[in-house]
Amino acid sequence: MSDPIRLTFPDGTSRTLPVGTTAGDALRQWAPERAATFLAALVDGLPVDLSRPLGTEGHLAPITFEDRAGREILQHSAAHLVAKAVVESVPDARPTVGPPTDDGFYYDFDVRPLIPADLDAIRGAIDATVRARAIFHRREVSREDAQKLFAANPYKMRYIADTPAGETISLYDTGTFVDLCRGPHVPDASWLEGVHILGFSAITSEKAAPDRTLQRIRGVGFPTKEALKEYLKLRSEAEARDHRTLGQKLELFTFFDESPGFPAILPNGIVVIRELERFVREHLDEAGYREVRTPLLFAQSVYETSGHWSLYRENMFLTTAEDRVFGWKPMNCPGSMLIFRSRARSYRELPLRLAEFAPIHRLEASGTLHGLTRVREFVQDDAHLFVTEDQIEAEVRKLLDWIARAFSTFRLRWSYELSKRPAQFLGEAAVWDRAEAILERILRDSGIDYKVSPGEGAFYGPKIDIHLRDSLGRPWQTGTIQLDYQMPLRFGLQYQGSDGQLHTPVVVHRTILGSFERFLGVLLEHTGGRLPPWLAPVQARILPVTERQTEAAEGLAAELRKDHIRVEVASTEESLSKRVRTAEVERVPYVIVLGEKEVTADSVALRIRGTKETRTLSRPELRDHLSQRIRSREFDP
RNA sequence: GCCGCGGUGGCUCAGCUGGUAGAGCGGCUCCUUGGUAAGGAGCAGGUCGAGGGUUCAAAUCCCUCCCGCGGCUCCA
Repeated sequence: MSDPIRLTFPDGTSRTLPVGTTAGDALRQWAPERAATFLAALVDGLPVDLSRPLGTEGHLAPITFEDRAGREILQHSAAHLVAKAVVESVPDARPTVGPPTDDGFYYDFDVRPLIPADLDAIRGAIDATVRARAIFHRREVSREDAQKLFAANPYKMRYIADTPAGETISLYDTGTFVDLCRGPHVPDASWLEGVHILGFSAITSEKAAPDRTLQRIRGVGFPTKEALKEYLKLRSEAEARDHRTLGQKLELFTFFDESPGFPAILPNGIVVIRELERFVREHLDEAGYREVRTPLLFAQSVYETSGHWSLYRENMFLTTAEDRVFGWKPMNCPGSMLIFRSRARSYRELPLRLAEFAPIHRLEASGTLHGLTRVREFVQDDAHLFVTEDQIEAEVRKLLDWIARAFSTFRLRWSYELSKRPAQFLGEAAVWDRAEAILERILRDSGIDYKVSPGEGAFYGPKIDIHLRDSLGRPWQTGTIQLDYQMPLRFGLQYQGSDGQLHTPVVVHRTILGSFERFLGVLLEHTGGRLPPWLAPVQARILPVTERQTEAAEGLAAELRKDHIRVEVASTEESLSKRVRTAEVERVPYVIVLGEKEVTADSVALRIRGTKETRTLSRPELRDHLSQRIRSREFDP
């Protein structure tokens, strides 16, 4: 037995143990009752396998599935399991990389295109490995040995070559399968009972394989079958909230095969969009915006000026008339630029805020279309702010405030992303740097948590993007604030300053909700179709118990309509229960039952969406309650 | 656009080792006037995405195209 070492644990206690004790053994002695939840260890902050022998004194802490690091370790181990299964069940499969992701993992293979039958075989192989409780065994090898071992796999060879000279190269054996890996891993495959393959698809990876498509298998991993079951249940519930399904059920919108990507908004959908527009316009009026409408089509020369012709043309619908090429506008900015330029401008007019809700068209790649969240024709709550350099900051701050207030109204959770200069950009890098610095400073000063995305900016300027997630967690960009020094210059925009000189304004392109279509899609998933009363196509439905109350119901409906409440009277042809059920299925926020009792007492029985109880109210109480909830845009009925 | 998968009455789906279509919901009609998530009966409705091919025979097998779905790439 070697000399003892002293280990300190997270609770501040310490123990003296022989050198060579594994991290797992040390942690088990420290907290035996919780040992079953430990899947790896942190030694002085670095993650290691439980089987790693400890050599020096230091801090030792457990990693469990509850920790982010633990989840990643388990997902990554699950990826190894999949790779082992693929190598065993699909001929000539060469594993490339298999990292954990935010909500699971994937592993990419250079292999023939997979078919569903392959997945059955792969699942079988996974089960066998789990049942065998295969150990994840780490060993360290020399660069030469690693190269010898992976000589047939150019991808692994590249990773070996990319490993810095001084760094240890480690391998993990799982049964007979060997993978190049830094680790750590879960101790053995019994941890991977809850591994589930979600699907496979071809991917193009510029980095790994520029000349061919790889096959990606995606999955999720949980430490137990029960946890996986719970996840799959949540996932199927999320699928039921798919806005495409809800849009059809609730008759909000539809698509025609003859117009792929061009939504047709049905009467119910128009009601919602009109309310959203009203919501935005109320703010525009308060915040000093002027609304404009510019042409849908512009001649090619306009796009040459704006830069779209060289950098955005492949996304544009083009048409020819009178021997001239016209483009359907993919953005509203060129029109706003032309309006600004249409007469001489004074600094006294700035900030000039021009809003525009016009349909725009983008030729999105066919494979990317997705219900309302990715379409080829849509309307943004768009605006262009023509400002002086000094006014930028105040305007951007106001926008950030408004975004937070607007999204809170919908009880949405959102995130910020600062997108910087793309590979293809207009203007000079130095101007970009300055614009990026301004946005970054405002974000930081506002205490906003944001992610930086290099290369994701618009071709004319950097931007702050707002992202929402759909029911399956896929992110969608909605609001955006873009700082543009280029287009004003290219369009030759000028205003006369107080100094009598001509100056070029800066333009802030911005949307709040983004596009009404995408916003509606995300909102439907967020609410499961239970839109807040102010947005609901039908806000209240009156159910006369028998035909004898129909007249009274019509009278009440007429009263409510005076308060601009969208109300219907249901026919008595169906049973009351059936009509209550239908109203619930159609997500009607307020159901008002009117029977003999209520008519006699001049009252109503109100049933609120999502609840089973009813409340008896007088008619004036009902009117007040409904108008108040709706007018104040309460989220819940 | 790329890879894989799919397309059967308005909707959800069965039929698909070839023998030329079926259910539930919805719709319509009739009966029932019912107190808070489906009252009962009957009827109508489909050139099985489109075109071509194989076959005595195609929803079913093959090819092309269109549309959709999941990923990839890309963006409100």
